[in-house]
Amino acid sequence: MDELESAVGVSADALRQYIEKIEKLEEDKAELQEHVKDIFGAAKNDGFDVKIMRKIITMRRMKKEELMEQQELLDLYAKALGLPV
Amino acid sequence: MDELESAVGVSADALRQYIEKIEKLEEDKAELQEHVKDIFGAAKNDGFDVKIMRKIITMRRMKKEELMEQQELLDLYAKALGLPV
Amino acid sequence: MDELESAVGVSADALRQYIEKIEKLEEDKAELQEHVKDIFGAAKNDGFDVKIMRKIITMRRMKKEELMEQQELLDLYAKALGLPV
Amino acid sequence: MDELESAVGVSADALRQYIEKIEKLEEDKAELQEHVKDIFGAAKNDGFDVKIMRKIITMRRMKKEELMEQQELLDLYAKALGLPV
DNA sequence: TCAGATAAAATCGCGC
DNA sequence: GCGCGATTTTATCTGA
Repeated sequence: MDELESAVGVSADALRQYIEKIEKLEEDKAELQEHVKDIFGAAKNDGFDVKIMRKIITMRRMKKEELMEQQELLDLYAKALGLPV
Repeated sequence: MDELESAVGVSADALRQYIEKIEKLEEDKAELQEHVKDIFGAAKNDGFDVKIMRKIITMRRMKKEELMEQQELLDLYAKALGLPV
Repeated sequence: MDELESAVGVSADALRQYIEKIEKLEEDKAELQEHVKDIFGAAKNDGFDVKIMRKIITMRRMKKEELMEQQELLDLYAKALGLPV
Repeated sequence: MDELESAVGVSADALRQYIEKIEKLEEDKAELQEHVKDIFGAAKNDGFDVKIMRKIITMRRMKKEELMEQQELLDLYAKALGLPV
């Protein structure tokens, strides 16, 4: 194999590895999502309203994000004022 | 605590547990997604075209899904014909 | 009517027109969907299995999409290599 | 071609026709959807907020459905009372 | 940083 | 009425 082919081979191999890693992670994500679905199903069986549960989760996430943003803002101010964080 | 309150408490507790489990899984998913992003970044640093990589991944996924659909269709045919699956 | 009101009026009118156009299109879509439903009903009356029909349609659409994806990928490769498309 | 094959052929042909009709309608729906997208794009270019427009359209549709339900209810009452509709 | 594309989540509708 | 599929809406990400 000449140098060019070798280089291409290496390159293709590196690409393949990147792609396979990503595909593996996507599979893992899909598994977790399955699990989420299962839990919603179990909750539904217990009589809970899935739609409402989703609303609650969304609200909690937004609240959390808000808090994080506030904290970042505070940190920014503190830094600008030369205060210890 | 009277019976009603107790019942509500139990119910609320069960709901909380479902929600916390789901939130945990969502966090795990977000972590995996971060990892995916990192890998794309590394690949890009190695000179690969992210857009092309995404397209390749999409195509591979679609091919896989198509095979699964074919299998499901065959199963439906078999079932419709009363054949053992 | 002063200039502001006039401007708002124009704006509101433009918005209304956009919305009405979209609503009209949505109605048309709903009609087509009704028609689709009717055809499935007729096919069922002729003894065909609706579930299988849906699966066939899904598979055919996926095949088509896969071909399109392949073409797009080739275009991306060509572009990356500086080839005329 | 013997009778069975002939019958199957006819059946397959009928199926194909049903499926092609449906696929045609789905394409038409997709076209309309494209048009909807274009209109949203134009509205956006005019400075309107697409997300809000969607909310408005949803609200109007719900209102319309409510009115229709009310009307149906009134018709039902009238019928139950032997009143002319 | 914004538009445009892509992917994910939520909602809706249908057949069983 | 439930599960599955399709559709629609929301969020993320990339390239200009």
